[in-house]
Order: sequence, then C-alpha cells, then structure tokens
Amino acid sequence: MNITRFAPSPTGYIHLGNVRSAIYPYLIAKQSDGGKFILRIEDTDQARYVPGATELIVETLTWLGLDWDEGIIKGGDHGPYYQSERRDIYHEYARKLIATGRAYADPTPGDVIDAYRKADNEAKIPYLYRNHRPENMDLAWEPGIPLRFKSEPSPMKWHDEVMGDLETGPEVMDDIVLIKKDGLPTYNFAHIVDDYEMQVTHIVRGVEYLSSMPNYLAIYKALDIEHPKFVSLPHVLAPQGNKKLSKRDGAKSVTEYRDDGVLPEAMLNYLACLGWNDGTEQEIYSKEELLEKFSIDRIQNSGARFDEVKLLWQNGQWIRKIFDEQGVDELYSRTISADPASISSNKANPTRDSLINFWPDSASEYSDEYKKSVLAIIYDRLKVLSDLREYTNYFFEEPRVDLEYLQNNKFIKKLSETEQRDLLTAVFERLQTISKDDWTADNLQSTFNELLESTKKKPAELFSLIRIAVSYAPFSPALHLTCAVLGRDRTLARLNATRSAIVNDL
RNA sequence: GGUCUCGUAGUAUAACGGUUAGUACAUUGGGUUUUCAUCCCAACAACGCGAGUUCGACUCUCGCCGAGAUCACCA
Repeated sequence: MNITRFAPSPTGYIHLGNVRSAIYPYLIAKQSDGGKFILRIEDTDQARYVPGATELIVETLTWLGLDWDEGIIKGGDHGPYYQSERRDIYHEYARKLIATGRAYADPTPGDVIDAYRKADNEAKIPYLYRNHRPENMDLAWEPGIPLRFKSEPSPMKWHDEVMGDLETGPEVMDDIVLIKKDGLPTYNFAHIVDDYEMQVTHIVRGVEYLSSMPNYLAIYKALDIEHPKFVSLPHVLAPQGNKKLSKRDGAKSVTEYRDDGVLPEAMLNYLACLGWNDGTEQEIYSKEELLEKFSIDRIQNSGARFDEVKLLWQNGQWIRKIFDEQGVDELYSRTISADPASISSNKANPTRDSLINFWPDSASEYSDEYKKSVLAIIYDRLKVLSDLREYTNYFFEEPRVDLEYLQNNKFIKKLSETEQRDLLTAVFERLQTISKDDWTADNLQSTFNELLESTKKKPAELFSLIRIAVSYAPFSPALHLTCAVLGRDRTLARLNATRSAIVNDL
C-alpha cells in the first residue's frame, strides 16, 4: 500500500513544473490497493506566504482531478495538515534529538553567522556551520532560540527510485537548523516528521533536494525512524535556455492554461508523459490508463523541456476524443464551464472563475442547441476551446460584407465581377427552391454538386465564393455543414447581401 | 570553488551488447469536391568527444567536454 503526498508551499500559483510532483505521487498512491494521496501545506515560512495561494493549489488539483484522500479541507487521521498548526509535534521530535545529544540550542546572532560564511568564502574553504559550533553546547533549548542538528559527518549511501544508487562523502553534512527563531521548523526538519507521522511510503520531489539528502538521512537515523522511498524527479526545463521552468521566467500557471481552454485530461496526459513513458508508442493516455500503466522505474532521469506546441496538439486530440467518445453534450459542457467538477465537489470553497465561457460574446443570446450544432461541425479544428471565440463569430452575428475579401482570394480573383454576380444569382435561385424542412446537410451537399455541374465551375471557385459570402471568415467547416447550421434564411440573406454589393460595385 | 546529477534528431522519447537507430510533435513536400484544420502519404533530421572491455558498444568501464542542481533561521 502506497501513501504519498503533495506538499506545496503557499507561495503563489502552481506552474507546470510543480504539477508533475503532484501527478506522480497521485498515480503511485492510487495504483496501489488502499493507497492514499495526502495534501499537506508547508507554510512554515510566514514571510513568503501569499494569501490565496492555498485556494489556487486546491483549485488546480481539483481541476486536474487529483483528488486527495487526506489533507486540508478533507481532514484525516494525521492532521492538522497545515504545518503551521503542527508546532507542538515538531517540538516533541526536537526534544527527542536534544535528549540524545543530537540537537543543540544556538543563540548565535545572524550577523555573526553571516560573518563566518563570508570569511570561509573568502578563504576559499567550504562553509560548514559545524566548524563554528558555539562554545556552550549545553544551553537549554526553548522556543525562541534556533535549534540546530548536531551532525556526525560520515559517508552516505542510499537508493533513489529514479536516480539509482547514490553516495556522497562526509563533507556535505552539516549542522542544519531544525527549528527557527520563530519556533516553526524548517522544511528540512518538518517534512521528515510529517512524512513519518503520516506514514508516507514514497517521497516524490524534485532533484533539487538531492544534495540535502545526506542531512535528511542523518536526521532519520538520529530519530531512529525508517525513511520512505525517495523518488527524485528531474526538472521541467523552460522552452528556452537550460534553466528549469520557473515563475520568474514567465512560466504560466496551470489555471492560465485552463482559462485558455486546455482540457484537464490533456494537461494530465502531457505532463505525465513529460519524463515518463511506458515503452510503447502510445501518446494519448486517460487518467485510468495512466493509473494502469504508470511505473516509477520508467521515469526519465534527465530534465525534460516543456513544449507548449505539443501540449496544444494533445489538447486537440483530447477535444476530438471527448467528442467522439462522450458526445457533443459533454464537450459542450466544457465550453461553458471549464470546471463543472470543482463547482459541485467544492462548494465550501467556491473558486474564482469557476465558470468560463469560451464562446464569442454574441453567442450569449443563442440557445444551447444552436451552439451545440456549431460545436459539432467545428470541434475537430480546435486546438484550445478558446479558439471558438475567433472561429465561430459568423454563426452568431452578421459578417461585414467586404468585396476585397473576394478579390484577395486566389480562386475568386480569377472571376470577373459579373461572373461572380451571375454565379451568386444562380446559387441563390437554386437554394431558394429548397424548403425549410429540406434544408439539411445532405440535401445541400447534393445541391452544391448539381450547381457544380450546371455552372461548369471548379469546386475551388464556386465553393470559395459561397463560403466567403456566407461567412467572411478566413476558414470555416465544410460548406454544406456551415450552411445547414446557419439555416435557410441566413444563408440566402447573406448570399443576397454579397450579390447586391457586387451589383452596386459594377 | 566543494558536492551531486544529467547528456539519442529542434523538442519529447524507444531500442535483452547484434536493427537500414523506431515513434510522436515541429518543419518541408504531396494527396482528399472549396478555404483553414483534420485525415492520409512522403521527406528532412540524432547516439557530446576520446580511450578501454568485447567477435561486436547508443547500451558496460574510465577520462574529458558540455549542461543543470545545491551549498539560507526558503522550500
């Protein structure tokens, strides 16, 4: 049975680099029988605390469908799940270390410590606090005085589930701070206590913690507790350069992608496969398939670059997949609400922007049924749902007649204006004979084919002319489908409007 | 600087020590009764370098080079 946790600090939004360290532990926990995924908030640094960050974390996980079994909001047997509320627990463990002589109170002022560091750096010797231990090592500790670990340097060996067998020499072990002046623990100490208390079996975190491992291992040993398995994830790199993805360099938050119309399925799929694969050539994975196929030993151990183009490609695949497998109603529900799940499952914590509308403003006065019929013919060319705003205007508002549009078209510009007028007249008159009841895509298709014969025009010429006359858009779905959805009245009116404009121009 | 990690096409990746080094995105070209997109076909394009082990190395070992991480009373 695997117990894992996602333990972010509430210091801002969650970007793509962070989410993977939520997805993988989620998969590891949920693919084992009775496994648990815990959400713990590491808020021991009050200076970096950003109001609203916790809500954003909850919102992101909920949107991605990474529901936790234990943690904030939900509760559980090992709470509280905010580290700031677990002070007494940390102090209890701290006193154990003091009792065994493995921790000491250190009142040395910060500026003195800085001076040590500066001197060592200038002397070009590695700065290690253990070389500067205070004179009085027996000072009684009480909250208000920093508490340090008393290291006993030795070589360390350990196993990492991703990186393999690792080892370091004694030179990296030091007297790290366990409890800060404000009485709260450092991450270094807090996570060890919490993971033990919460019975975590796998610590999944970024490789940046690798260099602290020897110190952590020493603390586990000093506390005489077993450590969980370590799963170190390589970095997600920014599109440019070789830096890891970071907020500083403008990494977008997960919620920004949601607001652009990226589906949670696609985000989960893309990120899970960034640095992991199951050895087959499969590209599209649902959450269920990931749960079935994910394995720690196939996690990549080199950094992976984030590629937005591929994310958007996968999103396009997912838009089609959802339409094909779950139907237009399901896809439509995604276009009017980015996250229906968060609204129902998270009433206690209503989130900002939980209702997102991806349609053009002019669509608001149209029925759901009409919008669904538009969606059904345009969905297979969407990369993100917000493409609807640009691609579907002409279904909801009258396009502006612009003859230049015709003149700039590579097919239509070959036709004279009189030819254009005559063709539109012919099309108009033929379509007029179709009754409202018979105005179906199939009938329109055969009618257009008839017109092709009777006018002796190439499809590229005739269809482009009609297409532009009814849409004035750079592109549109297949002509017969577009006209069928637009309806008889609108199609005829638009053909007529363009024809009149040409006549006036002559 | 110390310590640690990583290194297959532009990107993400595959390949019991034996393959014409595979796949996907991107790019380029072509095909489908219109456009854009989808879809289909094709092309381009990679084992960082050097030794060693071996009949044979992308794969194992060592060195080098390159890239990254970390060295806080931040996580």
